[in-house]
Amino acid sequence: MADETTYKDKKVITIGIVSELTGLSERQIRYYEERKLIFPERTPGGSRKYSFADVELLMEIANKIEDGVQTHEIRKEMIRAQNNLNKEVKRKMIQGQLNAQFGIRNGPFSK
Amino acid sequence: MADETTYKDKKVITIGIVSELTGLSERQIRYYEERKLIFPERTPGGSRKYSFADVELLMEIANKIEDGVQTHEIRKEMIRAQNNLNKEVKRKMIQGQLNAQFGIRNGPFSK
DNA sequence: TAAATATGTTAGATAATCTAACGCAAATTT
DNA sequence: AAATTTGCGTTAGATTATCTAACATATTTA
Repeated sequence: MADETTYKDKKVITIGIVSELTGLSERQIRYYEERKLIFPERTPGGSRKYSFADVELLMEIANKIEDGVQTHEIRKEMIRAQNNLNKEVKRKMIQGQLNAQFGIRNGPFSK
Repeated sequence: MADETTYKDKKVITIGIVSELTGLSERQIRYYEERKLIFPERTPGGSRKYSFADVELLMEIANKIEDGVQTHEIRKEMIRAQNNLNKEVKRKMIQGQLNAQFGIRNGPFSK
């Protein structure tokens, strides 16, 4: 139950297929990587490998680009979203600690 | 709701990656295709493309081969399983027809 | 024993991907 | 307004990945 690596997150798709799936050119896909919006893995030989999650992300990126949002701005949004997720996780971890220690359910300081 | 093509069934993985995922050699994977156990799609250029479902199937095949079952036998098993599925589908379709026509729920001839 | 099975290996051809660089219009910043 | 950045297209040459076909071979199976 620790390895929740589902199909969606396995990096197994080459750039040509990703291009087909997203409608983006390979140039565009590589460029978005250069702008740190996406992070494929590599084969030993150096070919890029993407996940279905990456494909979805690329389509979101494509939408924003169409709306005139710059990669730089998209990147900031993504970092913001990531930070919020991290905060969530930390909050839950602390909650878990308290639960483990004191079995607190809903005290006056919980939220 | 007619297109229930999930990630699991999308043919997007090249043979090299499939080889990695399954531990089978590319030779073996192509051979099982020759024996009609698996049916990849092709890129316009002719490269094979597999799905995660294919990967799973290949691992089952590998297990049977290890157990000394021949491809010829495995193929018969698969056809049998497929036929059973078809029978199931037909049964349900007929049931659906009857339901639509007469609203039958559970008569003396149902089962 | 003749035929079929299940691969490994090799060879040459083609397809797919890679990096790096040049160019350029449009948008943004200074 | 001038300078810079953005978001690509395109090209070139190199490397990686995949393809088919054929030969070899040990092990079953008919």
